[in-house]
Amino acid sequence: MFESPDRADPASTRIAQAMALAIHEHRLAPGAKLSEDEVGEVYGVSRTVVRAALQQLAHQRLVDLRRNRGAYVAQPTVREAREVFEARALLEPRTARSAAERAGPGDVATLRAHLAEEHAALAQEEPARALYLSGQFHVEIARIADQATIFDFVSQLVARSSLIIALYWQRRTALCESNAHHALIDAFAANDGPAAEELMKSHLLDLLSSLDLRNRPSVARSLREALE
Amino acid sequence: MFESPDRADPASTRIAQAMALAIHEHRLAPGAKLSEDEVGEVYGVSRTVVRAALQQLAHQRLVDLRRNRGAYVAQPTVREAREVFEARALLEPRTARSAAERAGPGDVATLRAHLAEEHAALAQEEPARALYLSGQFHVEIARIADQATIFDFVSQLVARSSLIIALYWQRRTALCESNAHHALIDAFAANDGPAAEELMKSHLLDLLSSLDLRNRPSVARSLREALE
DNA sequence: TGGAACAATTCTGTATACAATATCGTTGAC
DNA sequence: GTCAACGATATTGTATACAGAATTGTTCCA
Repeated sequence: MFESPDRADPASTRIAQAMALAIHEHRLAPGAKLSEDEVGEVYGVSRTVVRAALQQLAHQRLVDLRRNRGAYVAQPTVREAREVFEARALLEPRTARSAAERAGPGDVATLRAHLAEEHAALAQEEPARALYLSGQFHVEIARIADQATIFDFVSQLVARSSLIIALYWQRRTALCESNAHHALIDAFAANDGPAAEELMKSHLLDLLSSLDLRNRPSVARSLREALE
Repeated sequence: MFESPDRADPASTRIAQAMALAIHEHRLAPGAKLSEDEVGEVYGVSRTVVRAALQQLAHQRLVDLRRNRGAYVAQPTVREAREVFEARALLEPRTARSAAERAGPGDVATLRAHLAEEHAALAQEEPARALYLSGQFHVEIARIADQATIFDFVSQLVARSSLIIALYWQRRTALCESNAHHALIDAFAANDGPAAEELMKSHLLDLLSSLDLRNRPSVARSLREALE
C-alpha cells in the first residue's frame, strides 16, 4: 500500500477502515447515526479512539460530524454528487493515461484479477460487494500511476462515489459497466495511454449518467430532518 | 467560506487553523517537533484537543504523525513535491478555466485585492506573508469555480506547496511571479476561459521550475535522522 | 577511555470522569 | 386539545489520570 507502516494511531485507523468497509458494502446506510458509545462497545475500545476514527472518516467525507449532535454516515447532496464526479473527470482520465503507459504485466494481471472478483460477486448476487470492487478497480489504476497524492484523492473520491451510487442509482439501468473496465484493461495491456484516457473519460460520463440526480432521496437520518 | 458553520469540534479546528497559519508563514519550520503538552499550554487547552488538531493537520499533510514519537511539521520529499505539482497541474488549469467563465465583477475585484495585498507584503519585506498570499490567490480562484470538492483539494495542495517552496526555493530566482497572477486576472476580467487555462498551466510549470528538486535539503527534524 | 546495559525521565496512547449541550418527555396554562 | 415551557435523560466536548513506549542520562565493565 501507499501508507507508511506506522503513521497514525493504530487502533483508530483500524476502526476507521472497518467502518469505511461497512459503509462501502452498504451495511451502514447513508444517514445512519454513529453513536460514540455504541461504536466503542462494538470494537471494544473507548470513546477516545472512536472519536479519532470518526474524525478520520469525516476528513474523507464519509461521515458527517455535527457539533454536539454526533456523527452520521454522510448523505451526499445532488450538488456534492456532481462535484465529486467533476473532480474525478479532472483526475482520472489523465491518471489512467499515465498508468496505462507505465503498466507492466503484473499490473495488468492485478486488474484482471479485480475484474474477475467483480464478476464473481455479481454472479453470487452480492451487488454491494460488486460495487465496492468496481470502485477499487479505479483505485488500483491510480496506484499503478504511482502518484501518491493523486492516489489519495482518487481513493477518497471513489469512496464518496460509493455513497453517491447507493443513494442515486437508477434501478432501471443494469449493473453492467464491467465492459468499460474490460476495455480499459485491454488499453493497459497494449500500453495505449491515449485510449485509456478516452475510455476512462467516457466511462465516468456513463457512470454519472446512470445516476438520477434530479433530487435527493430522503433516506432520512431522522424523521425530524426528513420532513423539514 | 465553504465550510459549514458548525461541522467539527470548534476548539480543535481553531487550533489547527492557527497552527496551519504558523506553518504557512514559516514561523514553524519544516521538521519542527510539535509536542502535545507544549502546544496545549500555548493555546490553553488539554492534549485531547491538541491531538484532534494535529490529526486534522496530518490529514492535510502539513504535519507528520509518527507512532509513539510525536508530531512534526512535514518535510515533503522531492518526490512528494513533484507529486503535489502533478496534481495541481491536473486540477488547476481546468478549474481556472471554469472560474474565469463564471467570474463576475465582484470576483475580479477580490482577486485584484489579493494581488494588491501580495504586492504590499513584498514591499514591506514580508516574503513569507507574500508567499502565503500568492497561494491564497490560487485558492480564491478555486473558490470562484464554485466546486467545493475541487476547492478542498486545491486548498490542501496549495498548503503543501507552501512547505515545498519553503524547502526547495532556489534563492537565485526572484520572487516575481505576480506577473502571472496579473495576466490571470485580465483573463478573468474578460471571461476568457481558454486563456485562463493556458495561463494557469504555464504558471504552474514556472513555479515548479523555480524549485531546486535535485535533493532534499536536510533541515533535519533531529540530528540522528539528518545523518542517516 | 569506549561501549553497552540499565535506570530514570519524558512523551505518546488510551481509558475514565466530569461538564456542557442537545434531545425528549412531561406538565401546565390558555 | 394545542402549544409552550420546564425538567429528565442521553450524548457529545473536554480535561485529567494512568499505562506503555521511546528517548536520554548514568553507571559499570572491559
